[in-house]
Amino acid sequence: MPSPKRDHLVDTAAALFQRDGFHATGIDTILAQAGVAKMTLYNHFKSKDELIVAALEVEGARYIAWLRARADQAEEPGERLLAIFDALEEWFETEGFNGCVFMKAACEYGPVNNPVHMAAAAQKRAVFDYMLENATSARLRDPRNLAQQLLLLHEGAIAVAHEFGAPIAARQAKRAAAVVIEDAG
Amino acid sequence: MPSPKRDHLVDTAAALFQRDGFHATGIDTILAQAGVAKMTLYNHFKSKDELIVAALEVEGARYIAWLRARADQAEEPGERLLAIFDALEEWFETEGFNGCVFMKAACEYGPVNNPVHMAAAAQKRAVFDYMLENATSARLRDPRNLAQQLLLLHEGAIAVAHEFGAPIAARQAKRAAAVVIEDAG
DNA sequence: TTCCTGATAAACAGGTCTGTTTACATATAT
DNA sequence: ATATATGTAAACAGACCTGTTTATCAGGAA
Repeated sequence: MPSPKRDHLVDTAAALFQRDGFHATGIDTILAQAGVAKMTLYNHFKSKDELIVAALEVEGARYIAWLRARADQAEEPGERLLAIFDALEEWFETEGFNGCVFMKAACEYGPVNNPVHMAAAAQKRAVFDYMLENATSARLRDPRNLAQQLLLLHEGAIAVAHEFGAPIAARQAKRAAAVVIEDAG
Repeated sequence: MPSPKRDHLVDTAAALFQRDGFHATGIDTILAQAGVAKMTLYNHFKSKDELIVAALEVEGARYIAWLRARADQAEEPGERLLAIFDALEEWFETEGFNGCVFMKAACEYGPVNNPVHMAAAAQKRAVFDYMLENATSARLRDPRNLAQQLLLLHEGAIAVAHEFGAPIAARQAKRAAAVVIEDAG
């Protein structure tokens, strides 16, 4: 059932999970921050894990929309593939960049059949789909393989940028992406 | 102070952190598994976080030693750079592969100035150093930049392999690595 | 012997966590 | 006006968490 309280709860949860991680963020903290009663949470969700999944779905949609908005400014699909990494750089440069909530979810909920892990993987698959879409439009060789390699660079850039606090990882990923795209041209 | 009990405790902790993550692994679980008394832990370490750092250091040394052992089988430094990704594939294929404990550490302890995060980053830097070493020996153009790009592929392969349960990520990373190495040749 | 070190066992303290229960409030739609 | 749905407040249960305290034990060295 949709509800403004529910939406606000999910948004607040997504922000706190993003910042502090999942195990480290207690329900009471989320409720206090959102200004929502505990029973409201448990009326809308069976458990904390269900709230986490909902937060990942909302945040996943938001990320993809943001990525498309940035990358689609480029006209040519080949250019869009590169523009993805410009968007990443912008993200890494933002004050308080703290890593990727989906990667954190996959890490904290290791088993691949865990619902939280699967929700995180679904978001990464959406990124892959966007890459495949453009690799195909650009009529590049073996677009599936290319998209997979670009996804590796996407994930690698996020991981390295966070591990070392090094936003420059985005630029290096872009350079590597240019090379593998050229190789498929 | 070194001690067999201490070593066993650290080894046990490393294995459990690797499997279940850090917040999800309680001290009591580690102690029960190791067959060690709680006071022994707190005689050797001030806190759980200190144990985590020690476990990451030990596991980090083990990973680098394993990686070198695999990759150094290749004669040419250029071949070694590629052999890294064969080693990754071997790792991803092992039963019960569950992601990278250092990536998990960086994710669970987000702030880059957190001691646990820093211990994880130190291990990644050691991987970078090994790549730089070989990129330099191979007399490739801009070895520093190349090593950073290879590290991106290394991290990306680990992330994707875990997120999707897809060991094939190693092969794709190797192909991308071959292209960027060729480009620097 | 006596002393010291390292380890053990078990209880305990004080927090925090998820999730439940219960009683009450508000608003809308029939 | 009244039933239904939605939300609130606060206490509670029960588990789990890190870390401390206390008493005890075994072995080697002075």
